[in-house]
Amino acid sequence: MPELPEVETARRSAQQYLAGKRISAVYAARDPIVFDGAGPGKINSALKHRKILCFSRKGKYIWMELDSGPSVLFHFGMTGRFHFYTDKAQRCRFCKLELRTDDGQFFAMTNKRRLGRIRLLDDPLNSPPVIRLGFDVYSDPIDASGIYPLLRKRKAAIKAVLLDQKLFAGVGNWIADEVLYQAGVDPRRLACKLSSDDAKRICRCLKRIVKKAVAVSADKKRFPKTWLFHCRWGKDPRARDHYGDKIHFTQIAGRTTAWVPEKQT
DNA sequence: CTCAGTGTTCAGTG
DNA sequence: TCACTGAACACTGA
Repeated sequence: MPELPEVETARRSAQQYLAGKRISAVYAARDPIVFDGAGPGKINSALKHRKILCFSRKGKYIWMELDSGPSVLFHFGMTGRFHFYTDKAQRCRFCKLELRTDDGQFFAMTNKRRLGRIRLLDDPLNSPPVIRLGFDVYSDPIDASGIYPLLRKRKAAIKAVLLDQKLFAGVGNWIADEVLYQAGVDPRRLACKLSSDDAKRICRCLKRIVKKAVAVSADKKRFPKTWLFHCRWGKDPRARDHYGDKIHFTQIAGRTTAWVPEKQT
């Protein structure tokens, strides 16, 4: 579920379903990992009877603002999701937090692999971890004149730098690969060695890819046919891109990296 | 049974 | 202190 387009899509759904409603009941799982130490009681009393104002986002974090008390900060990890339903029987075994609103609807955050987090924070935007994030690659203006000097300072592979949330908040593994594929840049190249023209193409592709993915509500089937995205899964040694060029798989910054040497130099 | 995985953090290194 | 790397985290599904 978890790169910016999917997170933004989840935020919009939550905003649409929940803004302005009052919380009538709360279920919080006993899960000290996902709740970062907080027990169900604390979550319950912070949420019950509160009115939901809005859902905000920066990078891959979403927070729910209430009419009083702390906000609820969500991070999906690799497997977090939001669900909306009208029948309490739909609560699943991976449900971490479920809210019932005054109109009888349910909202839940699930997290299969427990790498997600839910925390109460008074001012998420101005506290860690959100305050440590760099540009939001969807909402903040990005251009090469701002990015190029930052890349010049980084000695790591450009793929690793694209994944750095302190710089490019919201970029995840497939977006980083897609950007470098479309920009024609070898993912192993050191950021400090890129030309300003490379930086321009990277910025342009990054904006275009994120904008498009959000515009189609992160629905993978609606991503353009030409994107590497459709061909990069499974590490199949015979994998080829839309145009028939061979896809190579390598490990950069500890992450599987798919790229096409034919097009990326 | 083994292992990769759309993410983040932290220990260790230089 | 900074920048960077790799392992750990947790657990499903291939």
